[in-house]
Amino acid sequence: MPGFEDDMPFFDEPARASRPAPGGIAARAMAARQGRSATPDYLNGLNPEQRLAVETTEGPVLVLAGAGTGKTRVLTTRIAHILATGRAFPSQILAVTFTNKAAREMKSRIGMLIGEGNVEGMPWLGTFHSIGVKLLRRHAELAGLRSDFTILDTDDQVRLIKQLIQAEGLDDKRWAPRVFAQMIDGWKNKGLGPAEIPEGDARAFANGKGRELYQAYQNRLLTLNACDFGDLLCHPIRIFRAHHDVLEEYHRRFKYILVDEYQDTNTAQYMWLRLLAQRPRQSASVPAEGRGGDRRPPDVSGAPAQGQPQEAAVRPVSVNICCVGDDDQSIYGWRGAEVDNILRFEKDFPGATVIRLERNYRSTAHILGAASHLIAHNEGRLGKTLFTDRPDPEDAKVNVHAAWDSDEEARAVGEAIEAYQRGGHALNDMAILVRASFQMRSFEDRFIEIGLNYRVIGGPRFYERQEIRDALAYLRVVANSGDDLAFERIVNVPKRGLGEAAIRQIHDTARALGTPMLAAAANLAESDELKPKPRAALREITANFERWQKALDNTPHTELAETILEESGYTDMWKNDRSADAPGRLENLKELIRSMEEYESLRSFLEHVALVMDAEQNEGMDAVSIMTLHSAKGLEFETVFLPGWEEGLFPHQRALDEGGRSGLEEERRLAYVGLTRAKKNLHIWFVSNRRIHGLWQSTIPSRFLEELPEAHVEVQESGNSYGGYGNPYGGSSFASGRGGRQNPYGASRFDSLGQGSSDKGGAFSNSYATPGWQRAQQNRTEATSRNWGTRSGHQVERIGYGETDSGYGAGRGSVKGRTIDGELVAKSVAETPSPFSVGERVFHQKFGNGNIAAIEGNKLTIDFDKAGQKKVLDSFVEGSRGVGE
DNA sequence: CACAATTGACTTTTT
DNA sequence: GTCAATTGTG
Repeated sequence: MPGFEDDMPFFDEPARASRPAPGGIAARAMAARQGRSATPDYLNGLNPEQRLAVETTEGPVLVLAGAGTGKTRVLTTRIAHILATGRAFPSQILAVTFTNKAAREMKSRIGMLIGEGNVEGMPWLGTFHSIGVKLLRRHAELAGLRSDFTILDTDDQVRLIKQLIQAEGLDDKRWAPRVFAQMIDGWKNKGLGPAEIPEGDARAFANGKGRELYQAYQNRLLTLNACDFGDLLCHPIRIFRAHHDVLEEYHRRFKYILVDEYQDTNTAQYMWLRLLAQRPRQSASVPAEGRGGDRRPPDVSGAPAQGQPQEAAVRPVSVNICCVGDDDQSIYGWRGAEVDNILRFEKDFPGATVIRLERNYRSTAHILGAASHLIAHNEGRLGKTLFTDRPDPEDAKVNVHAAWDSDEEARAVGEAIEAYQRGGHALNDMAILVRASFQMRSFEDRFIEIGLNYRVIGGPRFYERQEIRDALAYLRVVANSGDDLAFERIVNVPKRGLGEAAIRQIHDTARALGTPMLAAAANLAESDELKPKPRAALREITANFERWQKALDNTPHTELAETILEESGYTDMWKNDRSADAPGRLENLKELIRSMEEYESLRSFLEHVALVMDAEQNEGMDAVSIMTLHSAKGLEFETVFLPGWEEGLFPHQRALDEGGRSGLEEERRLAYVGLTRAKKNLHIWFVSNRRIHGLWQSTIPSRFLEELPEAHVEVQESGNSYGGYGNPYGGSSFASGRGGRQNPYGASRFDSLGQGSSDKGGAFSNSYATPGWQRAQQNRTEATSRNWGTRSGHQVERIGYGETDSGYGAGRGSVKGRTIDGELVAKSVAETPSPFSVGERVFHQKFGNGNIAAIEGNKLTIDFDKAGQKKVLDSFVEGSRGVGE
């Protein structure tokens, strides 16, 4: 990671005042010093507010930057400005973001502003966590760690907790490790250690042993020389508090602090920032302005130990902290973000300058109008109103569409996308933003069917995949033989005949000897405490690790990684795996090796993997993006589709149940984020029926639809422009509801469409299925329909299929029936020998060509060329002869 | 010990 | 409906 080199000296870099500063910057700094005030080109094109935000470098500044108002530009220009005017050296600037993506973006934009070549030491720019790691590596011993500590991800964390719960003799069913991991996360988000958590919280878990368990977990982490994500924030906080000399070191170092997405900070991050940004009077260092107008950075070359000349501090040092955020885009409350941090800024930092950026450069007046009107329904805002000075009468209004069910929704969106495409729009400029990821499937299915390129953003992360985590575990053990969690993960992967018993044995030995598990295993392999088989297996694997570790220093790390995966039998394991995703996994492993090339050593690679591994694939192709509203924050698209605006889904029922009013407001902010992603075209969809947890439920339109202003919205007369299927609801009822009242629409404007939406809770009303109830339901339908199912046999399927293919006018009953038919026919005709054989090439109307991977009765598992692996009934496919390849 | 059958959960997600 | 994780069986 450029700019994050750990060997970069801490304090001597800005020291050589005599050393020529990089060209452009030096020249500008010189100009600034000499009072020449020609506007530097990097300031050109900023509007007055933006310029103020850039040039108000001293003192606390809060920039309230609405969506699309040039927030990132302000941040990056501000950094460039500070550098160009010689106010600070790069290393004296700390810039914090939330995501790696944002960090990368800022880095490259700063690079562009000040010239790549000139970047001699970038600012400390990174996520809270990556900066936390950097701090912690330097001061690990103060937290009871060694500086080569490992970073556990959620998966490791959960497995560890599970062990602890079992060690306590507790039932890990009743006390789910995952739940406890979340509790710990929650505490750490608040900066609370085991001693500080509220009594109630402590009692709520593990028969009141919550606190002990938390403590045990922390102890275990120290033994393992490991940190979880929360610790990356909490340890530095604790170190800062306990060691003032360390904190002062950083006070001297960081002259300017910048924070992106301030509305998303949680309590721990807030404390972390406060510690760095607020300097107690008595320990204040020399204010730069105190040096007689000389704007050069203060000389901080003296090593900390040497000490600064302690001039009596006259006043608190101005905290040059600049936080940029938008309270209306706070959508991470559920994971500990405190909107309050931004609402409170002026109190926290007295004398703060607050700058509002309200001039929007992104969206049309209609979109802004809709978004503003919607968000105005929230209370407790700092209040901003976005405006554009480029209204265009040609702009399209925000479109609201209705669909019968999610399949029709997907179909209609698909057709709209194709229509835009025909109109010359690139797929890359379009996005579908959903509330919950399960909504993605119907779009994916549909797009595969019609051959529309799409990409899913923010799915399961690359490094979270099983094969990647396994491979990494091997590498982790090689790099650090004390990594027990990693060792345990792969001792028996691939299967080596080392089961529960053997692993417990290794555990016990490790504990008895006080060594890591790998060493214990080596020991055990030489003793006769194990049966011959596991013993041989252990001997082999420990010998392997020993050999790999020896090779670590004299083999290129990518090569070593390949060797390890080969020799351990790991790649063979997947090569022998017949399942459809095995080739993909092998491909991923190759990708992993490729990605290692960018790092100079195995160690540095592993460090980055833990924190910053996200693979963006398919970047090259033109494709529609599908993602959740959450992951869309910060992005923009020409055309945006927002499906699923129904009560219960959006706003989500659970947000309402658990968050009450504030939950609703967060959902509304999420809607606001969604609306403001669109530059030109915005289409909102809602459906009357949606399948949740396998059951069809009727739904009513989202209340957010009622909150859109009539003037900027156009309600589409149902999907009549999208193909010839019937309109299942009265299209005219859209128009009918328009009336007076405060809300320009009648309350039931969209309601009237919700055919069969009798039960008020809709899809997500509390009545919905517990797993048991649901299964009972399923059994019942199956039982009742078995009779006519056997009678009609394949006939029924074809009808069912025909309906799927040709029309959505059929009521939901038949849609339901289709599914049931699939089930029941499969069971009733199970004995009939299949006309197909494994490996045969077949054609399916919906999924195209594919090869049969497996046959069970009349159910075929087929690897489709385009659609991947699907299970279908044999009557749906035909031999692919004649259906050209 | 390995595999198949069964059970249960299931909003959002970064690091 | 789908997934993973756990339980029961060979």
